[in-house]
Amino acid sequence: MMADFEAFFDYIQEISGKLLSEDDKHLLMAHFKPKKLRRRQYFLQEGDVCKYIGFIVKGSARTFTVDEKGHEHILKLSLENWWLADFESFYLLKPSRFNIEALEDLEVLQSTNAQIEEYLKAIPAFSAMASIISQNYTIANQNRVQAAISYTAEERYEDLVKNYPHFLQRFPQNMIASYLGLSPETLSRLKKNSFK
Amino acid sequence: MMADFEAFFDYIQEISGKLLSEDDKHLLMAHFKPKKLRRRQYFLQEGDVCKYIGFIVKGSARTFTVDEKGHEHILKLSLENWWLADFESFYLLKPSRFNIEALEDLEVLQSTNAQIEEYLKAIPAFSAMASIISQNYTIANQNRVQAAISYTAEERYEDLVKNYPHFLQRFPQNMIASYLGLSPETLSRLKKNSFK
DNA sequence: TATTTGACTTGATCTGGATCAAGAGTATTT
DNA sequence: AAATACTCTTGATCCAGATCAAGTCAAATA
Repeated sequence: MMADFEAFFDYIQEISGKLLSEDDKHLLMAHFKPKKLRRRQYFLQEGDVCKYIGFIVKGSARTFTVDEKGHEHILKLSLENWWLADFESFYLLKPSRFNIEALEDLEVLQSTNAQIEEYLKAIPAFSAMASIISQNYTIANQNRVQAAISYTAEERYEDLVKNYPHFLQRFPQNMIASYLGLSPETLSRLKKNSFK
Repeated sequence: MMADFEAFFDYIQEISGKLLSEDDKHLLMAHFKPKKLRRRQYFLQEGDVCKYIGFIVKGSARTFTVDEKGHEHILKLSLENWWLADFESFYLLKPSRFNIEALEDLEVLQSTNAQIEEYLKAIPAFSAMASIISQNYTIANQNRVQAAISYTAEERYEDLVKNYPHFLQRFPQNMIASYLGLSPETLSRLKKNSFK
């Protein structure tokens, strides 16, 4: 469990470019709770309020919706050192439209919105990290929207290969397809053709 | 010009829930520069670094890319009290892939990234506003990605009518179509059919 | 006033990617 | 080891939405 926090502390210090004091560390350990989920367990279920934000120490997860035809659509695929939450639900305390499910056995450190607010005030490295994360999020989302709107299936796949090559190792192909807004059949064919 | 700033101050105070002191206001006026653009002028051109972020006092704009076939894709439509920038370029000082063009005569208050950092440190109302804006952005982007990935053309249009009804008054239909990732013909037909 | 330009509509056709269906290979469970 | 369930592939068909083309109307410009 100590090891979990070491990775977390390293992450905060690296992203923020600031050091955590011993007091900071104790404060973080006081209110970030380790939580383990087995493969296929849910971190968040549709209809529930997303009370916790989780920092992924180990494992992977997907955030997805189910439409009225029963089709699943993956909004986000998440790995180590990513944050896990439906932010709309988390910030506004609205019931979530999303499910977040562990794709591999998952270890997270989780905390509440109220507690995060405290950390932002109390720990300079934490709030520096938060603004950088928020920037990165904004950029990544901007790119994802642009890809969705203006790229063809093939371009979206190439974009993924270029920007998130490790996704291909960690996630099954049908999940990648859904993340790209494609049927698994289309992605399969697309890969075959791109070899010529 | 004073009137511009009044609207800006009101906005900051309303969003943040905090008051601006006279000093705060003078500080803001010192480094937010009013800038006017006529219809069709560019706030940002593809290939340039987005050095300024603008707060829209009056008018409207679109953020778009041009693909290799010469087709335009609108990523964002912006109105009064919105912020205008390509954040990837603005934060990372990379040449932008986007164009930002005034759709109506446009008045913005603009500032640089370095100056914004100063404001975040110096003005509590400003930094409170920034975190709320950032939350709203994250939520809006999350929803936009989800709509792009999992909704049909018709559902995306209905979503827009529900969430941004004023867009229909302010933006021509072909711009709305592009924003939704549709051809103008498809949007036209779609509206006709939705009347029965 | 005449002319050009842009916004929108309507029709005909085309196509990228979805859907349906079947089979092969590989994990997982019993 | 057998049974069951996933994952991926390949083929055949289908369809939502794009593209191409033409025409109307209103606004901007000369």
